[in-house]
Amino acid sequence: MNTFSEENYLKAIFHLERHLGDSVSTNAIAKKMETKASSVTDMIKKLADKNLVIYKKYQGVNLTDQGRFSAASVIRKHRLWEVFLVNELNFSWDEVHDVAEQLEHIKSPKLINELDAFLEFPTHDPHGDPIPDKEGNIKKTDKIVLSKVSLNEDCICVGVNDSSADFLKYLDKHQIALGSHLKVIAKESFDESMTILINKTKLNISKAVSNNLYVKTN
Amino acid sequence: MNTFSEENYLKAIFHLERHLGDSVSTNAIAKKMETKASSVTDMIKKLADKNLVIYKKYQGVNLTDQGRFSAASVIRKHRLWEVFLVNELNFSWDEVHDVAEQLEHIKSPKLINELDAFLEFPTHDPHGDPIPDKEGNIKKTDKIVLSKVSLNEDCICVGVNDSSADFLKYLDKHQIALGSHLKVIAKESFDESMTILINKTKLNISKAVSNNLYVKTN
DNA sequence: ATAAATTTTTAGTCTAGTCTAAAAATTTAT
DNA sequence: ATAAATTTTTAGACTAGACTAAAAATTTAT
Ligand SMILES: [Mn+2]
Ligand SMILES: [Mn+2]
Ligand SMILES: [Mn+2]
Ligand SMILES: [Mn+2]
Repeated sequence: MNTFSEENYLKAIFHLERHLGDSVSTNAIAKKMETKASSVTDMIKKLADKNLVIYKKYQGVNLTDQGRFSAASVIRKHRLWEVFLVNELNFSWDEVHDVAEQLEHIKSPKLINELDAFLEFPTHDPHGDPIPDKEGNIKKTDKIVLSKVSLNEDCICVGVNDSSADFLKYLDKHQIALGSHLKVIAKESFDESMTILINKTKLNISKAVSNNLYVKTN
Repeated sequence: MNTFSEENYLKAIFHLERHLGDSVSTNAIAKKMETKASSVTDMIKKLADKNLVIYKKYQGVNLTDQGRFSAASVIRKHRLWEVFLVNELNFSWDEVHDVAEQLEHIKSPKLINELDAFLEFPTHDPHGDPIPDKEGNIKKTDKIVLSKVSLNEDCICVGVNDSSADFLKYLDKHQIALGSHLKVIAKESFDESMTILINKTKLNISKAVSNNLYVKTN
C-alpha cells in the first residue's frame, strides 16, 4: 500500500513521463508538485526502494511497470470520481478536481469497481480525459489542439488541456462544452487568435484558448 | 481544518462521552483507539489548544461545542457514506465500515450535502444508527436491547450495538435484518439465552447476541 | 577547455504523530 | 493513614514528509 504522498508523486511522474516521453527530472517533478527539489530527491529514493521507479543519481526517474500501474490506478479513481460528482451530484466540471484529489486516495478495490459499474463504465471524465481500465491501460485518443485546425474545418470539442476552474468557467460563459460543434472561420496571423463559429454565433478566441481546447475533426 | 488523526480522536471522545455521560479518561481513549495513553495525552493537548476539548491534567477531557460539532460532522459523513455504499453500490452492511472510515475524512461541504440529497436525506445508517443533521444534532431513538424485552412481546429489530463483520454475518445467516419482526418465546435463566421467533422459525440466541441487538416494542 | 550557470544531492532542521520507559499523580486496599 | 496498584504525564526517541542552505555534479557558454 502506498501513502497519499507516494501516490501523488507517482501520478506526477506518470503525467510528466507521458508528456516528455523520456525520463523525468527532479526539478520537473518539483515544479509540478509545487515542492522543493530536495524533497523530491528524498521521495524518489523511497519510491525506488519500493520498486516503483528506476532512479540513477542525477539521471532522473522512470516508472517501473508496477509504478505505472499504481499511478494509472490512482488516475482511474480520480477520473471515475469526477464522473460521479458531475453526473450524480450536480457538481460542475470546474468544481470537481479538488474533491477528486482527495477521493483518489481511498483504498478499496470493491468501491472503485462498483462505482465504475454504477456509472455504467464511463470511458472519459468530465474534462474529456480517458479513464484507465482496471489493468491500467489508457486508450489513446486522436484529439488535436484547436489551434492546429485549418480554416473552415468543422470539429467537435472533446477535451481540455488546461482544466483550471478559470479556463473551464470561460468555456461555460461562451457556451463551449464537450460535444460542442465548432468551425474555424478566421485566423489572425499576428497574434494567432481565431474566430470560431459556436452555436451559430461568432466568437473570437486567443491563442491561449485555442491551444488548450482539444477537438476532433470529422 | 482538522487532520485525519484529530478527527479520529474527536469521534472516539464523542462516542465515549455519550456512553459514559461523564468526562473521558486518557486510558479509555487509548483503549478505544488502540493506541498508547502517552500518545493520547499528546493529542488531547493539541485538541485543547484548538479549543476542541477541555482538558485538565489527570482529569480527563470533554468536548467543547466546537469539538462536539466537528465530531458529529465526521460521524454524519461516515454514516451517509455507509448508506451510499449499501444502497447504491451493492455493499453489504458488514463491508462498509472500513471504507467509511476513509471516506469520512473527505473535506467538501458540497459533496456531503449533495450526497445527502442524492440519498434522499436518510435518517439512519445501514446499522440503524442515526445520522446527525447539518447542525450536528442527533435524534435520540427509544430503542432497547433485545435482552431486556419481556416474554411473548413482539418487537422489530432497529439496530445493532456491535457492528463487527462477525456479528453482522451471524445475523445475516439467521435472517435477522433491520425491520425484522421478532418475538421472545422463551428465556433460560441459567445462561440468559433466549428463544425467539423470527420469520416463523424458532432461533436460540445467546446473551451476547440479545445484548447487541436493538429493538423497538410495539 | 575552462568558466559560469544550472541542476541535483546532501546535511541538518522542523512538525505531526507515534512509541517506550520512567516519573508523578491519583485511586484503591489494608 | 500508609502502602500498593493503577492511571496519567513527561522525557526522549523514531519515522514520514517537508524545508533551507550548502556541496557536488552536470550542462551551457565562452
Ligand atoms: Mn482532475
Ligand atoms: Mn479530469
Ligand atoms: Mn461504521
Ligand atoms: Mn454504521
